[in-house]
Amino acid sequence: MARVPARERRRQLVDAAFRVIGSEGFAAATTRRVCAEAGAPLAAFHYCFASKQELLAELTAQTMAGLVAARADVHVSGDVTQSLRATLRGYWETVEKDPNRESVLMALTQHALHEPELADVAEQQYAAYHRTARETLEEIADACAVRWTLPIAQLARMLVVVTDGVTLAWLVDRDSDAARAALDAFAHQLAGLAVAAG
Amino acid sequence: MARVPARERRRQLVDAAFRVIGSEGFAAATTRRVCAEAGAPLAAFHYCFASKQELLAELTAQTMAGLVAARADVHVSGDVTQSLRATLRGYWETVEKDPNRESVLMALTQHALHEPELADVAEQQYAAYHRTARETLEEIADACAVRWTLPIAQLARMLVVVTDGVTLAWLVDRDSDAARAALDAFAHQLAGLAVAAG
DNA sequence: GTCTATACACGGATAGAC
DNA sequence: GTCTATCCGTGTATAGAC
Repeated sequence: MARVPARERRRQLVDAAFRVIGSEGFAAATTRRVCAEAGAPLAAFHYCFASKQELLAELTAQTMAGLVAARADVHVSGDVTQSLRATLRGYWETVEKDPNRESVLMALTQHALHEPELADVAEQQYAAYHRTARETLEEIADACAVRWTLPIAQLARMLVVVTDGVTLAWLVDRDSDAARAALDAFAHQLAGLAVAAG
Repeated sequence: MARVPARERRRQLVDAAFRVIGSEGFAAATTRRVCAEAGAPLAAFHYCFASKQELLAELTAQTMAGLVAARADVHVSGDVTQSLRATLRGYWETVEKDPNRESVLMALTQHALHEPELADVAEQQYAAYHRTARETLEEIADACAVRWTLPIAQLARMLVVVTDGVTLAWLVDRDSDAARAALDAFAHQLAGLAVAAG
């Protein structure tokens, strides 16, 4: 085995864990399996991480960051409906481009719900989603000169609910057309909650 | 240990697995842990089930049946908005009454996505949700003398997306008020897709 | 500082006693 | 027909060689 600096090993192991969970599920992500995927010796694992949980926490943070970035990418174009639609479609492209990111995050979230050590990681994850959704809605309202007729926090949650719900359904049946149709419909629906700014 | 007939043991074990997964997560549901929870000797497990997967399949089917029943409970009352709202609220009451049902199903679904043996169980689960949602929408349209302005399949998916999304968000932050507010808002939104029947 | 070899507990599953 | 005792693979983690 090539001797590799620990800093680089950490990265390799996190990436490997991502691939294993994405393709074979959470249960398959044992230390042995992850090391094999990374091309690293088994002992490298506990040399780089104090425990398996430490790797999972880092993986969660990193994967979540990617998702938040994707959801923060606002596409403003013309009116509110168009902007919401373009933004949701932009997000959806990132999902189809790398479906594993969603799959892995669902698995990690599910796991975190029952691990006190990781529970706050999951909550921070959701707080970040809501913050991002809120900013997206504010940005669109600003650009289109409208205001929202429901509390922004409530709308933000609706946006998160829709993206998560559509993603979850898609992970099960992989019906991309249905997913896009649902997103478009919701974009149209949400746009109905905006009125010209006074 | 009391000598118990196999038929009854099966039931006990499935119930025990449900409780263990609900309170401690999927990973905690080992054969030993489940047997302990059920007050059964270890060997009872493989006497009643050919494998752990067989128990998981039965647990999935059973838990899913409970959820489908809850979602199939339509509350018609006055206009479309009220009916949708009452139906979603009725569903939500069952969630809050037994949160573990949702938690367990999410875990099982997640697991099934990477187990070929159980994959079709997950798909059937979702197919059942869509069928139920469709029937709910048809029933409401019928009772309120309206028709839907989007394909019923698309609306059914939207209903599933909303219920799943709201549930998932709630499992993470347990914000019941936000969940109800989101459901009410979506009920109102969806009602806007109905017009008087011609 | 990094890897080879090993410890030890726990997982699912079973053989055979009652 | 039901349970006790055990098998053997795999899991995380580590001790010690290089």
